[in-house]
Amino acid sequence: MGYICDFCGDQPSMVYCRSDAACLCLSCDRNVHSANALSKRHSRTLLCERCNSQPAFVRCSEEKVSLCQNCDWMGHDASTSNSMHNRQTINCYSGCPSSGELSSIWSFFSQSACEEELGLMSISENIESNSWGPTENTICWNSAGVAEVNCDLNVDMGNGWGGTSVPEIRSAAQHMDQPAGPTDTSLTKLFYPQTKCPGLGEDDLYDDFNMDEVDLNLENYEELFGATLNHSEEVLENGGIDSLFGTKDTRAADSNCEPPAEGSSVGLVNEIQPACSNAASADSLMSNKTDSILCFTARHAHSSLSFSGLTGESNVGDYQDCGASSILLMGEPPWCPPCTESSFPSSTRSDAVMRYKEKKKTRKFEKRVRYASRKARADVRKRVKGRFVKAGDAYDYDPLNQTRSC
DNA sequence: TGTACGAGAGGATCCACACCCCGCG
DNA sequence: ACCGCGGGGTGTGGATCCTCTCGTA
Repeated sequence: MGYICDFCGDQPSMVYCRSDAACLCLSCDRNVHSANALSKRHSRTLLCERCNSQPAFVRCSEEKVSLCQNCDWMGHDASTSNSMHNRQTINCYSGCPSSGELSSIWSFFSQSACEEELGLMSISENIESNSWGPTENTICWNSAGVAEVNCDLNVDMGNGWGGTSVPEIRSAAQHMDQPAGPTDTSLTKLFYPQTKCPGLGEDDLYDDFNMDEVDLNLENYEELFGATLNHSEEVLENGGIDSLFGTKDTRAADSNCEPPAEGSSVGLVNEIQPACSNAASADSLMSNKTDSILCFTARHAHSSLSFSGLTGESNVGDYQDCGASSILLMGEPPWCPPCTESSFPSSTRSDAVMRYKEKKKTRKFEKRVRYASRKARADVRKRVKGRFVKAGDAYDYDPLNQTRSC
């Protein structure tokens, strides 16, 4: 990875795709990620302009550079004058956004620059990928807090899980009384968690929101929320799963969760930075549940400060690279109808807990199979007590026949 | 209240070998 | 610069073992 696009090897790389672990120019990014529905789901972000190897997560207004967590931490150390630099979080995106949408996602990113980059695409590519043309693009905020462009699942929205459809489109910023990522109202089809992403049916909503994802990052949610409860007398009744639901109690609990030192949000960023930085790269974050928990905690604390209104700089996309669902940073998750604590029936809550536990029980940890051919071989390989045996040796388990030779 | 024990959950490990990757000629 | 070859390392799933947590006596 480096300065040149990993795909074309020609143009300078601009964005980083974690799923592909690749640095791509905008043209190739668009090209590669329009290939199929799965690739469209890859979340990408700008490439750190300092190390050119890690996804950027903040934009330094003073230096006009995009920085990854490590470079930001190194360059804006609290001990230096740079620590006061005004920094803006960089949002991830998925799908195939147009130049205008990219500039909306990244306000500092001029549309002309995007167009210039995207203009490198061939005409045929443009035709081929016409489906994600600007007129059809939609942007959804998925569970990872990623701006998801052009959700092309044409499934009836149906009734959202656990609530009614929200008739109006509210921005996260409105909801949180603070800037929250791309709040450009020019995006006429901008969907936030409070709203339903078109194409998500009940199950889709439930599954796609993905309790699993939350759980992947919050391996022991009871412990986590238990700790929250210990810190907050206000959430004695509803702290646990309600924290997950992100009702106002969450904020009350959040504000009590590892209260950061008073100061600007930048200071707080620095305060919490070690949690993320120590987790090394974002990739390691993604693969390290423990680190993700740390990172989530940091983000959670950060969001609590945002709610307190101490700063208007931070937004929902903060630290989204850490992998924890930013829904937890939002006031309300997409599946939760707007309601107050008191109006949230305890039975519904317990039902939610039950569903969560049930799903957790049946969940398989997502394991990415890198080589299908190897999996295919492993699937048919004979075993003895679960261990592979040499070809021709006696076996006690044959996946093909479900038989035992001895 | 503190201790001991059992049950259950979940992570780590092992195995063979096709194949990926990289260095070398 | 390109191609082919060879060798080392990797990844794959099920069973089992081990550790840890939780509930109960």
